Amino acid sequence: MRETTIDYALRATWQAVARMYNEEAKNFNSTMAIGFTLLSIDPKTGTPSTALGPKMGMEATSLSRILKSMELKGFIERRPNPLDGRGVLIHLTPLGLAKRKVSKDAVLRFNEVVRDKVSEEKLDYFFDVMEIINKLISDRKIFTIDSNTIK
Amino acid sequence: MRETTIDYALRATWQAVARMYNEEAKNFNSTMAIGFTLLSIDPKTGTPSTALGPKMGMEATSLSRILKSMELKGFIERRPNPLDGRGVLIHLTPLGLAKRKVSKDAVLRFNEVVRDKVSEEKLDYFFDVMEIINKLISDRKIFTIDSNTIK
DNA sequence: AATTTTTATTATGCATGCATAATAAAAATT
DNA sequence: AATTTTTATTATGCATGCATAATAAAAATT
Repeated sequence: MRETTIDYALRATWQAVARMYNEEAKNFNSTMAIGFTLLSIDPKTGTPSTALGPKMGMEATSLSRILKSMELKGFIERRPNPLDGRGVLIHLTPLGLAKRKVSKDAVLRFNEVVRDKVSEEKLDYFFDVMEIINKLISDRKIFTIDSNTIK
Repeated sequence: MRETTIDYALRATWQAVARMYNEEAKNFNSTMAIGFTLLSIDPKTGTPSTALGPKMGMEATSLSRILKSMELKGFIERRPNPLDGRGVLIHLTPLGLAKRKVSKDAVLRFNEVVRDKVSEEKLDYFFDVMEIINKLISDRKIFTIDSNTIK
């Protein structure tokens, strides 16, 4: 028997990664969430904010606040979307572009260090398991059936 | 080339799991964080709060607030530790014990559903990768060397 | 024994992820 | 064309994870 669960391992590991990235980001007046958002913005064409949520696996409402703080820091501009009066296009400022490079370096470095220690095969399996869990949840294969009967 | 990174996959998957557990927990006047904490408390002997942080991979300061809300909800009692005047022993109330059972069921169910879809071998690899990442971070093999030179 | 250092805890502020509610614009329906 | 529904966004409140600071007790040092 293993002494840990899938969720527990995921949680602890993700928490450690997040701590690490946040510590790193602090040196650049940034945060992990901002760094990941920067990476999801196309540095050339900008990105409609509608695209960011799905791309990042986040609710649009969570993004709104992060975009606001990024705007305050001068990393992005919110421009009106000429194709949709409700929408917003997110563009990087020159400062934002520089921060994006820093974030990209950090992510590449982390991935490299891990890849150095993990065989390609193991990594494939890791990605498989991640995908399977995601799919089980988004297909609502967990909880939703029982949640009424248990209460 | 894969289109995603290790950190990204971890983040998105963990976020989905967290959303799921929180949604579930809401039915029981609880939260995911509370559920995980309940599972880390020994239902018979209680648990010194010093043990909880390391066990859960969290800072003691993060736990303090969660314990406070658990106490307000009547799930736990904080009793003085007779062996250490600074410390606190966390004991479940009868209500807390009931909530613990619910959390345990939820975790077992989730793990079962995932295990149903993932071979034992894949799962072993998954745990391996989690452990390797954790170790790399706690050994400070990432960032700390470079963080001064890059700034 | 007195002093200094370490440890356990709590309080507080910041960031962020969620949900819910409000608002404005677009799309669909009548 | 007018009305209803849907969609994109923001504001706000709650929970939670962190860091930092404060406090009290224990442990280590002098």
